[in-house]
Amino acid sequence: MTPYSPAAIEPKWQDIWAEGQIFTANRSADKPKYYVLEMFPYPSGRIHIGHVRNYTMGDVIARYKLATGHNVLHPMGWDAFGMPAENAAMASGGHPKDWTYQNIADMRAQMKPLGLSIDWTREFATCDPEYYGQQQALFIDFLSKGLIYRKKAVVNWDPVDMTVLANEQVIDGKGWRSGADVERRELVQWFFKISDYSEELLSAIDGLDNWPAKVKLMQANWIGKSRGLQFAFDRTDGGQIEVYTTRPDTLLGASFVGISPDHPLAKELEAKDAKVAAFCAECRKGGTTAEAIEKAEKLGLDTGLTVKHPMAGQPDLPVYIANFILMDYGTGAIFGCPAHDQRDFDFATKYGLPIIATFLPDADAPNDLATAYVPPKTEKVFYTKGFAGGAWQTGEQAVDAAIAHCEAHAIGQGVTKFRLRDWGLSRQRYWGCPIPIVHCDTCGAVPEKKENLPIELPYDVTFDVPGNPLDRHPTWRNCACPACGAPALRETDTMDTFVDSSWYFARFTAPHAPTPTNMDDAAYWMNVDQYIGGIEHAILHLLYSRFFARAMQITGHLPDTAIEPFNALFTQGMVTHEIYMTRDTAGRPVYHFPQDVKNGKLADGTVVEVIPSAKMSKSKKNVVDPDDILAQYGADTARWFVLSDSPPERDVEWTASGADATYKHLARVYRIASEIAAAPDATGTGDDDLLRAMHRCIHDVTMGLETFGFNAAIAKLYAFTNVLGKSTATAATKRQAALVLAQLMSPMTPHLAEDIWASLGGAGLIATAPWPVADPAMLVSDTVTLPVQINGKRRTEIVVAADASAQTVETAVLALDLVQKALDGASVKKLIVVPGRIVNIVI
RNA sequence: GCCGAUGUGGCGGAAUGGUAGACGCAGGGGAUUCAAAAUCCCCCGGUGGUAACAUCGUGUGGGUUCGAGUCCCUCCAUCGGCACCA
Repeated sequence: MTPYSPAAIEPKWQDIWAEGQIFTANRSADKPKYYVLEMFPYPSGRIHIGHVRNYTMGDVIARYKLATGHNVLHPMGWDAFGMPAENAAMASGGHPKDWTYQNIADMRAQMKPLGLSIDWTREFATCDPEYYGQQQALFIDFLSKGLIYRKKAVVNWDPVDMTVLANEQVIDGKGWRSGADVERRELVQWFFKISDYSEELLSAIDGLDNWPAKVKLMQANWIGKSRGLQFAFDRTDGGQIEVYTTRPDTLLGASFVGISPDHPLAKELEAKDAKVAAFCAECRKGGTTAEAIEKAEKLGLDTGLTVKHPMAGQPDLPVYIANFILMDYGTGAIFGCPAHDQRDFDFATKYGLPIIATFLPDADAPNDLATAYVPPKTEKVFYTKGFAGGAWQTGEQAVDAAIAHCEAHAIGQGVTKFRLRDWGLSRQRYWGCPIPIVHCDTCGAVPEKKENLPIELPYDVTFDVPGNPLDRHPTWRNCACPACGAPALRETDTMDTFVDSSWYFARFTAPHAPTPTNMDDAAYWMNVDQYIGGIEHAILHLLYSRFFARAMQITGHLPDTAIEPFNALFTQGMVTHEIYMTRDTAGRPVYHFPQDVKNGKLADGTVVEVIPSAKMSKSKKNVVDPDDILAQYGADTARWFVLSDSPPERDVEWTASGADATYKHLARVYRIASEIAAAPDATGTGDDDLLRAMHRCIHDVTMGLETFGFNAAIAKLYAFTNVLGKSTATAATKRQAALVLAQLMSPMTPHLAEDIWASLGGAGLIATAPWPVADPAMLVSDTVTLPVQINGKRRTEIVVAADASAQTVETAVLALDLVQKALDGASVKKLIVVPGRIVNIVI
């Protein structure tokens, strides 16, 4: 008997699968299609164990669906544009393209030994001109349908490096390379009109039945629908300031008007007042993220202007420029009600503005607030300065009443606004999809002709100076205007990499089509039946993809059945690991790789401090290299381990002892199967028990795979293996059970399963063998053991016929000595018999 | 602060409102062996008891129910996510 040797069997079966092309997807009318997709990786250069878990989950689904008679599409590609390639080029002098394609080759070489059932014929990288050329075609089509437009928007500007910075390149408000204070600067940029679809993207969330509720909630909050009042304050010196508020019921508590430093009025004042200009410049320091703006100290400047309160008899209000007001949301101007908004309260306290409550918890509550009073809008409060509706009403009712009042008195209009902003896609970087636009002195910004696509990135660029190499390329920009033919200049901005990942799932249905998609293929394969990835993509990637599917439908690139591209979404947890730490002589932490720690000690005997399991990170050195794991244990062990122990949506802790135990278990299965294969035909006992356990296992594992209960399915397989290992059944029955065990394991441990299948004489490949079906008759037994409770506490159990009537069970239970003793002559108040489940006697 | 999730043995976790702790890890005992590795068998929530068994036990305190880890409410803790969003 040969021992279990993954190094021998895994490559062997991978070669056989590849030769048989069994994972190559072709359209077929005979079978239902099933499209399973894992979020494609960024080619950083090394796969990590988190990738292994992600792809293994997808692979289990793909293999299970293949075995259950589906025509499966399971592709893989590379999200290959992005900053790390440019950073690497800057750091080491290489080229982003070479770096990226080398990384792809390395990672593909790491992934192939995992034995994933991927159709590699569909592989592409988003940096392939064939892919991004079609993306440029999409851009042109979107532009023609008004789905893309240009406007000014702020970017992070590094004044020393003279370059645009991404948010992640801004560290504590400073440029990551130069260390200079980052400024906000306006550039003209391209935008997707995703905000036109706010209502649609929000309401369609309801139909996403197989998405995690958490993700749906996060998307809904991100889109952020609100109802409020829009109206204009009249300036006492003429002109108006338009404001939007979600709390019009607090209008009588207004004590100032605030405008954004980017508000047109602020810019007007800036031009003629040095003090305002200096203040606005101060406000523009720091990054563009909401977080950076939030963390900045709240600053205000009294403009000296005043506005009239729209309600009669109210005092005029001062106008402040304030750094916490965003030009992007609402109208870029607010009225401040310090009594009912903590931020306004802080501002009013700082600048000595009045604090006027409009409602209180009850009629005789004190009216001097020490902090803003902000109850939930659903709470009923007492309005001391209400102007619509009753004195006692909820915030919601008061808001509705206030809007109705203001509309009736021509003060303003009720409007619905969304938090969702348009998606800026311009990036001032080299390693991305060029925006196919030509700038002509006479014709303006003109889309490139489709026959000129792809507009390829030039290879001859350098990264020795900051900024976008496309800007300083000697010839690449020069071209003819697509409209008039005159000499013109190409746009040098490239697209946000989220664009690349917003339609790759559609491209997989026809990866080499001469158009973005092939409608026949898209109609056949879309939607993605099961999408699997990390929770970190819950908002942006998934929302952008939902928008793209709609835009592609409008431009004729997807059927209207595909506007929600992901039928089911699963967000898997991370793989974590303990952290091993010692301290150097200065007391600073020093981290150690898991392979350098044995029994809590380093090789030199130093005891390490063990920090509880956390997300793997290179700096904490709590990482395991999939290459090492595969070399030590093989792919099947890695696959089995990352699925066992923890539910897939939760984090799983990688432990060396767990991996050892997994390997031992697989070796045991292999040994048991080998013994069965080698055993002569012989009679035995307990066939029925083994077959019943087998059918029970088929049922349980199938249920587990259907519901992402991988860890539970694996537990059932352990239990069945124990039964099989101890069984004394006839050789033929054991053989049958071992074949089924191999099948049930095959989605998780495909190589081991194939090998067992072959040694036991299974027909063909296990990968394509039909999934076993549990016989319902074998799932029920003749007798059943019922727990007997007295007053809800389990006291004993009783064995009765499975089909015994409630009456029979009652009689049997009441006859029990223990029950009679407990009764002690008293009468039974109530007797509950749940057939097949439990008996409860209430005394 | 708001929103969301989670809380079960030494550990990871299991449990359509129906015997809490499946399965695995760690631990203990035994078999096999000259010995070890590997393998196999048994035990393994707390307390009391030789045992049978009793009793307590799913973050806290209540509630619904014949019956609650599961449903409802309060609080606590941990972990995520988010916002100067007007």
